[in-house]
Amino acid sequence: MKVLTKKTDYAIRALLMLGSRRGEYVSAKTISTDQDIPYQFLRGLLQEMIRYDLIVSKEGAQGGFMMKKEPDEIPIAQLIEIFQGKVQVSECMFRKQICANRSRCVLRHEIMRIEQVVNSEFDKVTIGKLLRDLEAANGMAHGCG
Amino acid sequence: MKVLTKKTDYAIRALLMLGSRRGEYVSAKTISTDQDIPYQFLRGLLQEMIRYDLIVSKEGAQGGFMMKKEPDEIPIAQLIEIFQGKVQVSECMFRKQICANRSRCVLRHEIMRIEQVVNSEFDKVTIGKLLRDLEAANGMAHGCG
DNA sequence: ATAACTGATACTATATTGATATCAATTAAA
DNA sequence: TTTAATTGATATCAATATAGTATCAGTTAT
Ligand code: FES
Ligand code: FES
Repeated sequence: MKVLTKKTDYAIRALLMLGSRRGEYVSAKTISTDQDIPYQFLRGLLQEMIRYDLIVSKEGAQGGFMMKKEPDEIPIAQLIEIFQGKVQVSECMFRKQICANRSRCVLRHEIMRIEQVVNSEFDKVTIGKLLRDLEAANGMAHGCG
Repeated sequence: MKVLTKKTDYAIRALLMLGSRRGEYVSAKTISTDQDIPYQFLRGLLQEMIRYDLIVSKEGAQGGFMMKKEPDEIPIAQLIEIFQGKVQVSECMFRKQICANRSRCVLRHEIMRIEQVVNSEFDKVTIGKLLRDLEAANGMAHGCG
């Protein structure tokens, strides 16, 4: 069970990079090289994030991408939603056969509760928070792993 | 983002059925028809659950499957693990380039925390609990949805 | 003018998920 | 003892999702 797909993972890393260089335009190429993300794949992700108003772009030479939204206002829950779709447990048979399969309903009830827990956890972790964690880690200047 | 795949979903429903008819052998065909699960697909799931000692089988006419483990001792976290693999966030670049990508580490740290929260939630929900919920729901005998 | 860029989109490859098919072995019961 | 109902074990296929590539037109700093 993979919680984060490459898309979400890359998107987060790209945002962390933009977040640490606010006010300047950073090119897709720079991000791609620095974060080791396939160039064209990254381009697609960046365009998607523009559509969601997370970042802005500038075309042409010396162009690139820049944070638009406040890092603290970007929970990774949103990125998961954008790149992996809303967290859903399993489609309900509701429409097909209303409650013919009651056992399914019970399951569904429990799972929706969990879904909320999961979502609220992912909501707590914002790009801003990660950036601060990052700074702290760099400040301490010791290896990790 | 799909939390439960068909496999897990079907497995849970099959177990709920076996759990509500403990002590008797229920055939794959019966489960398949009753729960609307593709027959051969279900067979595979049942065999897998035998390997994990959740259920036992009896071959031949009047054969079928029966609960082995106590329903309260089967958290759906285990079923998710069996049918969808352990919850993992995203593979760490750790081995490739040790901490060259520190931002990834920070992310990883947060995510592993969430992973624990999620797992502990899924651990709380057992087949036994779902069975009791189910009984209660049936006892109340009113529609749901 | 040109090189460094993004916008937009089409395409390919690989992996995962979901489902089906087949045949041998076992067993209850006619 | 035959037969029908069953599981065991695999092989195969189809559909979908994920990951990655390629191309070309348009924009802009130098
Ligand atoms: S790169 Fe993963 S722990 Fe350092
Ligand atoms: S069948 Fe889904 S709510 Fe009743």
